This record gives sequence, structure tokens and C-alpha cells, in this order.
Amino acid sequence: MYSSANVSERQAQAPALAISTVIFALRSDPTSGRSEIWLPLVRRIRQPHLGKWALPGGPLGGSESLQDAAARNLRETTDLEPTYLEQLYAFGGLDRAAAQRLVSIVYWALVRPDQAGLARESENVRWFRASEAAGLAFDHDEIVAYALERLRGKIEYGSVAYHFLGDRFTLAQLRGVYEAVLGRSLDPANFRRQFRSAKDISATDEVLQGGRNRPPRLYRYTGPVATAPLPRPAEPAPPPS
Amino acid sequence: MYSSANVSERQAQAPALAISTVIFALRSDPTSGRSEIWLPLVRRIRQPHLGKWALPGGPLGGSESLQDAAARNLRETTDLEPTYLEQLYAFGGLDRAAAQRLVSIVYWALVRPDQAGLARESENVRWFRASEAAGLAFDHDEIVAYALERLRGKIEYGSVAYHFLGDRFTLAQLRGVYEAVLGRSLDPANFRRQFRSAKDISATDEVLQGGRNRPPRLYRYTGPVATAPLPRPAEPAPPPS
DNA sequence: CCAAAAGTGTTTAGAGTACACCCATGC
DNA sequence: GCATGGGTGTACTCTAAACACTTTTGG
Repeated sequence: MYSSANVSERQAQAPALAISTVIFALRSDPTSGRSEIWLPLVRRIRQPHLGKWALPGGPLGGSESLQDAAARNLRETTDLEPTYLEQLYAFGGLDRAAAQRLVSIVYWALVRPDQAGLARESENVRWFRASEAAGLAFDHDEIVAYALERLRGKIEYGSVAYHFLGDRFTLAQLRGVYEAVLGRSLDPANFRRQFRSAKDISATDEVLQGGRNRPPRLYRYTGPVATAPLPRPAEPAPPPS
Repeated sequence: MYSSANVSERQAQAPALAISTVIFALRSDPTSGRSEIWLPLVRRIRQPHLGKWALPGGPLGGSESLQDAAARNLRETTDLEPTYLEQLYAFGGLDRAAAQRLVSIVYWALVRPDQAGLARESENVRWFRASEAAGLAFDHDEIVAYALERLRGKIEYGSVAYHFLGDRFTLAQLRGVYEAVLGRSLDPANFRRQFRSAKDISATDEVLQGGRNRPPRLYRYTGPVATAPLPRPAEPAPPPS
């Protein structure tokens, strides 16, 4: 199949190939009102790591692209459609799984948590705060940490933040997304200036009623819908191996 | 092996898994003296795409990590050690290869072209200017384009530029790297200022003799040696699918 | 001396930051 | 009125860019 000289030497035991997905959504803390990052995990129902929580995943179907497999995977565990989906990294260390050699191609996704999706919890599927997702099966702790790193990196450059939100949002909500992802609070005045002049966002003539303060204006994201991505690069950083 | 419900349904024909590597080096044009990006390609010696040029690659060995496989692959075709090696992307489209489903995990590397390495050309291994590497086998045109995009993105942020150069270099040589990668000329005065204050580079007390102008000072890279990478992220951008 | 690259200085424009201040709403 | 977040203005700092200028070498 390939070009280099020795093709058939080293493929005694072909490694298994699987797809996993790190799915992020925002939920606001009922007391503080601040947004927090959550992700769904799946309980393992067989060895190894039986009973531990793990990233949703499964084998790659024979007639689906890598991205399709990740999207399917996402629908199967959350019943939600991704608003953003991007490849994270291919993990192939020798020590990842005990029995057989396993290569996992991991995607990360953003979803808008509506009633249906977040309600879909069960004995074996549960949402966790990203900050509390520890002790996962395999090397999934590191994968989640790396996905968060990528999310942080990408929110500062690209336009992923909008994919956490609905089609109308206030600048305060958008700022909440940034604050949740970056883990620090941002100056409202400066944030406003930066994003009012951002070209892939535009003001509507509506305001959000019902708050107990001055009703804020609603904005709309008008940039590209990057469910299947295509934006500009910068680099990933290989994760903790 | 994995957690989601239906494990054994879709894995009728397991996809083949291969590693490929995009290897970049700089060579200076003998007439203009400007640096240019080159990469080695391998001629295919079997169907499909027999006779076309392709990225060096091959199957993943059963007892090597993904990165080790890429490094081996690189040594086998160029006899050089990588000064930088990083995962690029996992390509798994359905239309990539005719016969069997193929998933390729692609790495990109930088090397310092010494006599040995660049001389290692043969009937089936040849170096090409990156700008002239077109009409390659499979989807390798797009992979090379994406690797160049990543290189450009990463040179502006990270510290990959030094990995094209030897351990002593002038600021003009370093600027040549940037100009070759970014494809535009840079102001020597401003370039100097930026990089003299960069913290992972330090001046030596030597100068480069033998030019026909004022002898320039030599500098040394003192930052982390990222052959096996670990730096900070920002994001990749999924390539043209 | 002359050409050419090495290296320095100065000016300007823009982006990010800090923070004082006014506006509109619910209570 | 008053508390609170929405929204505006302004001053300051830092960096990149543009570009004039001096220095040091080989020929």
C-alpha cells in the first residue's frame, strides 16, 4: 500500500483503531451564576478498568470518515448535535491499554446543552464538571487535560466561543464563555470593545428582557459554521505522553 | 475494549493503519542565495499510483510508538536525525486509497541537511522544492500543503525555526528561515531587535568570518530541544478534507 | 573610495489594559 | 432613590512597523 521499502515486516499484530470524543458544554452554576465547563463520560462495562468513567468512544466503522465516527459517537451518548467538531490528536503509546495495542484518534466537540441533551443521563452516562473529571480509565485524564488546553488555545484565536451559545447572545454571556474557558475574569468594558469590532459578530435590534438590570443588546454570530472545520492553523502541542 | 454500547457491530473490515512523514529542510538557492524549503519524496514501486512520488511512510510496527515509527521512517529515507518531530494529523477519508480503507497518521519533521542526508538520493528517493511538489500519489498534495500551513503557523509562535539551523547561526540566517517559510521578506533591523531580546537565543562571542561584508555575530539557541515535542498549544486547523 | 551587509536610533500607529464615569432598569 | 449590570470615554503602556542613519568589512 505504501511506498517505503519494507512493507510487510512489522505488521505482525495489527493495532486496533478506535475513535473517542471529548465533548464540552457550558452549564451555569445555579448559585454563583458563573459558567462552568462540563463533559459527559461513560462508565466502562467490561475489563479493563471496569466501572471507571471514560470518554465516549468505539471502533471506527468501515464506511464512515473519522469525523463521522466522532459525530455518531457524540450523538449516541448525548443525543446532541455538535456545533463544533475537530480532531484533537492520535494517541498510540504502547502503554495505553493492557491487552492489545490500541491507537485512538480523539476528537473534541462543543455542544449547546438543551433540555434533551443534558437530561440524558443514565446509570452509565453522566455529565461531570471538567475540573472534577479525574481518575478516568486508560490515559483519559491526560486526554481531557490536553483537550482543555486546546480549547483554551483556540478560543483566544479562533471563533469557537460562539459554538457554546445559541444564535442570539449578549456580550456578557459571551464573556462568560471566555471567563469559564480561560479561568479568569475579564474587564467588561474592554471585552465589549474588542468584540463589537470583531467582524464575525453583529448586533441585532433586539434586547434581552427579563433581567433585573438594564436589558442588554443581543448579538448574532455571522462567521463560518465550523461543524466540519476548515479554519486557519497555528499548531497543536503534543500532549503529555 | 471501549465503553460505548455497540462495540462489535461495525468492525467488519478493520481499516489499515500507516504512518507517513513530511520532512522539511532548507537549501539555499545557489544563484539568489535565498533559502528555500525542500522535502524528500519516495517513488511508488507498486500499485496504486505506481511511479508517482509520495510521502515516505509505511505500516506501524507492533512495538513502537507512533512517533518512533515516524522517526524510523525518516531515518530510513534520509539517513538524517530529526531536529523536530510533531504529529500533523490523522487522515482517514473513505476516498484516500482505492482498494482497502486506509488511515494514515502523518507526522512532520525538520532536519538539518548535511552532506550525507541530502546526497542520499536514488532512483526512488529524491528531494523536491516544496513549491514544486505537485501531482503526488493519493491525497499527498493536500497533506504537504497542510504541513506547510502548520509550519508557517508554528514558526510565528513557537521556536521551530532554530531546528532548521546548526547550533551556531547568524541573525541573517535565522531571518532567511523566516523569509523562506513565510514567503515574504522581513525588515532586518526590526527582525534583529525582536530576536536579540528573545529569551531562548543568546549571543556568542564569535563572528562568522569569510563573507565579503562586515562579519556578523553568531548566536546560539538555548531553548528546549523539542525533538520529542511538548511545547504549548494553540490549535491545528483541520486540513482540506 | 565604494558597495553591501551589520547594526543602531527614532518615529509612528495600533492593540491591550486599567479605570473613571454615565445610562437604564427592577425593586 | 439605590443597587446592579450595560455601556462609553480616556489615558497609558507595549509592540510592531517604517525608515533614516552609522559601522565594518572585502575589493
